[in-house]
Amino acid sequence: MNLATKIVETNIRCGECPIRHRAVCAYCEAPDLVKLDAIKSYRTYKAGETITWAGERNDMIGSVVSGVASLSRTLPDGRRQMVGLLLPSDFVGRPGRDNSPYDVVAAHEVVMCQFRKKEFENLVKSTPALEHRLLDMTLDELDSAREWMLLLGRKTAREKIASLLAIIARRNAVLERKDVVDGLQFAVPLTREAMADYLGLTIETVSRQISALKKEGIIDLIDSRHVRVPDFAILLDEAGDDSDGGMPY
Amino acid sequence: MNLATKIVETNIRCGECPIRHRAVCAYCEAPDLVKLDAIKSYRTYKAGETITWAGERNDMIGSVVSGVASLSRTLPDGRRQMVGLLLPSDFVGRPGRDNSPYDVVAAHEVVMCQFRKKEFENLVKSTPALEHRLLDMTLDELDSAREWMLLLGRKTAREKIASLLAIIARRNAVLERKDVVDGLQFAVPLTREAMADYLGLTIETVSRQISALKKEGIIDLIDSRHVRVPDFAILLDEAGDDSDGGMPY
DNA sequence: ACTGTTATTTGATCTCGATCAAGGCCAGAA
DNA sequence: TTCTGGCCTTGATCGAGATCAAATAACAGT
Repeated sequence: MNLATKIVETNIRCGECPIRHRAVCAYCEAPDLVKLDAIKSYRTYKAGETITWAGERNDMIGSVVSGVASLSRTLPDGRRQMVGLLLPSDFVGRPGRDNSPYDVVAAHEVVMCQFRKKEFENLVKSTPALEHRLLDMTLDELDSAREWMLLLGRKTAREKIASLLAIIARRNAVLERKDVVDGLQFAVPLTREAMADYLGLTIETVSRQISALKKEGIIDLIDSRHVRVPDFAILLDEAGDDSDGGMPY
Repeated sequence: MNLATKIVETNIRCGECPIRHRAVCAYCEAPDLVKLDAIKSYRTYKAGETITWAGERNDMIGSVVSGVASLSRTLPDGRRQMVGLLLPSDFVGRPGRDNSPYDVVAAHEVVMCQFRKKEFENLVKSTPALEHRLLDMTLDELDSAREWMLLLGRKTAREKIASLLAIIARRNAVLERKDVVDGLQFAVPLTREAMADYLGLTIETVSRQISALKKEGIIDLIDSRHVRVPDFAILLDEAGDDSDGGMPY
């Protein structure tokens, strides 16, 4: 059984959490699940609300149930770089660390399932399988971060936009249990500013490149937040690589 | 006892490995160390030699004992981005994954301490503390990758160079158990090309920015691979942030 | 020392994306 | 409806870094 299968199966079994709650659900099978259930709680954050400030002590750990959040770092003079995009099923938190150097901000209304870190870590101590799962998820995140380094360091603006759209399309399809088919329409749950911060560009360049892709018929813009892709192969080609592999986001 | 202390202490106790052999030495204390010792082997790679090809099946796991290696990704058209710099003590490998999407190349002659992955993973299964340690190291790598995303996405060429020099200086100092003091001289174990691949620049820009820093007296160039920094505060200022925290590389 | 090779520096020019600036579009409030 | 403020788009211009080109330095093998 490969990993993807495992996630889906375990998600299906997790009755209480709405959907795709990887960090937890992957261990629905674990004997200590009952304890995990006992210490979890849900919390909703409004769009734009900061979930965690960089440097601030943070004693929650959890995962995204619905909505979109971003993880970002800021230079003293205000330049910002998003370093992670948190979509439903993504784990949030740093087991074993007291604070985070990242701002976590809700890009859309976000529902998080949270645990008090202390209790979660106690549970981890007594559940080796849970730690194994955390390691596996962290390795996925590391792969994503490195894929993103390639994008930031070496791709053109056009390729960056195409890559981002491809990633969002793929993630959306997984969440809705559809295939990524030609003609699929999906929401881009980010403002132009958030896209710029993610891609290491300015909002003007983001806007111009999206316009260009539209003019060339590579994407249809339903409105500024909804895209339809007539032919995914072409979009992937514009992304500059065949990186279908390995990316959880 | 904090983590840094622990690493040093355990390194000291690890008699057989030359130095700073984190992945192993952090568990010199573990009851199964004997088994770990039994399955490890050393191997030397010449400068320029490829240790692992991207995509290739790889059944070794280990850590760098001496030398420098790089982890990089390449686009189909040849554009390359380094996504990790592996210095002595760094762990190399992807527990639980069969292949790696990265090229691992020796930048200088590298000595690696290696384990057959299968045996290593069996050991991990029976040693929860080892898995805990792996998680901790992976989280460090993730922080490094994200720090690097900020550099790639938002820093100027000059800031990138200054950041890289600061990172190398800091790592060098740690390895030699010195403080990072003004006037410290150190080797830059990378060609201009490797620096360019790491920073998302061209070799010409790297060379020009280094020349500029030299002309302005921010660094002294002993030769193209050896640098002296008269005043670290100034160099760090040029790096654009006060990121002394959190970066293992 | 000589020779061929590769790494580095420096110069000249070009280009992509940033910056500066203006205008359009849409939702919510008065 | 009109006003207002937040996004988004588009245009004009600028500049940091890429690209093209050549000279110099380091270095290994003979």
